[in-house]
Amino acid sequence: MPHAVQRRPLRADAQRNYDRIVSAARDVFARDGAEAALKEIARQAGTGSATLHRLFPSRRALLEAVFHDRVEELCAMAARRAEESEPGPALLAWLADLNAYASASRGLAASLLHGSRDADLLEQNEGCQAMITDAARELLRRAQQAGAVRPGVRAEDLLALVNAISLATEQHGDDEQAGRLLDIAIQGIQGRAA
Amino acid sequence: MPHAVQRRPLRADAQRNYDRIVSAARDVFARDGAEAALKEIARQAGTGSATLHRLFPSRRALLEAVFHDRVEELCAMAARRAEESEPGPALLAWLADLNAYASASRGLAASLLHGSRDADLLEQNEGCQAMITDAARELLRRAQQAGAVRPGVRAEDLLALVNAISLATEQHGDDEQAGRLLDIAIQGIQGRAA
DNA sequence: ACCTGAACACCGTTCAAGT
DNA sequence: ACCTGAACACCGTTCAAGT
Repeated sequence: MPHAVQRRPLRADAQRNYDRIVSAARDVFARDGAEAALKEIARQAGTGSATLHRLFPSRRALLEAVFHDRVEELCAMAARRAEESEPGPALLAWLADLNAYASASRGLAASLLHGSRDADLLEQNEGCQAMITDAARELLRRAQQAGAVRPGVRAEDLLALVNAISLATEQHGDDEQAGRLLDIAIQGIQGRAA
Repeated sequence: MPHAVQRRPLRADAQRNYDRIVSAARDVFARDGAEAALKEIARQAGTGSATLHRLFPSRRALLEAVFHDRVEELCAMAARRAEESEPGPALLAWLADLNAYASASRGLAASLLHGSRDADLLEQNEGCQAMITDAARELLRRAQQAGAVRPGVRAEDLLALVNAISLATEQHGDDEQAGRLLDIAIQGIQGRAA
């Protein structure tokens, strides 16, 4: 668990608020999207808005907390794909997993998987984004070694592409198109002789 | 000019406000991005905020007005590329044009080029988006006929991809990555034997 | 016809006051 | 230690009142 976040335990009531907020955030994000009102989340959680801001210093921190479990699943899935299939197919299958997840969550996880570089968010990079990038890097390394994916492609590129596709098709709401775009991306990373 | 918008002329003072708002919007969008505050634009234009909302019923309408000239340039560029080069290279060159424009405007035009399906925006579809889609469709048709691009790819996919890449790398702010992603997309649309 | 600015219902964030 | 809700400075949008 190289990326588990070290945190001293919260006082009992703080922990209760933490859980309530994450639970409310799950619902409200699902209903209103990633730009949902934080005040609404605090309201739904029955907590003061300042409590939310203390426990989660940024919108991103809250999103990380909400999607942490699913990101772990995706990492576990990466390991399983690597065991079950040859390097090339393993990567492609996992990209499909990633895309399914991204479009199922209506692009919610997009900002997580790809991430930004806002100054105050640098420390958060040890969270979901690092986990998923590591998983992608390992699958990609094997696929490139096997010649199934052309060199020059980076793990960050793969995440950015899936992220980009789900961002762009989210507003548009066209799942078929998302499929075609992923197809194009997959064709694009494969070696000429694949 | 199949897509020119028919509008009866505005009264002199209304036209003056219209121009001032577009000019202010150009500056403020460039400074603050596509989510800039409309009230700030009205302020900068020296007009009441209600005037802005009457003249431009949606944020998108204002963006269309601001970027209309550049979109026309892109369409003209498409015609020139088609004249100057063979079908395959013409399309690829134009995609590079499109990408250069998108990243130069820091993803500002993204929502324009790709568009959404919000109910109240349907009539706007006769604007920039339709112009650019027509231009892309013609270049793509020729490239596909020449076998340079595999069938199944649609004009909307190309716009969505460039849009997606510029959206995703805008937050990230990484131009090198944008280049790699466009490369992947271009590889992805080409026929196997290209 | 067109314009204005106050009014309304919201935000995100912070801070004094409480327990 | 932790929580709360009012306070602050903003939004987008609308509407009465003006010219």
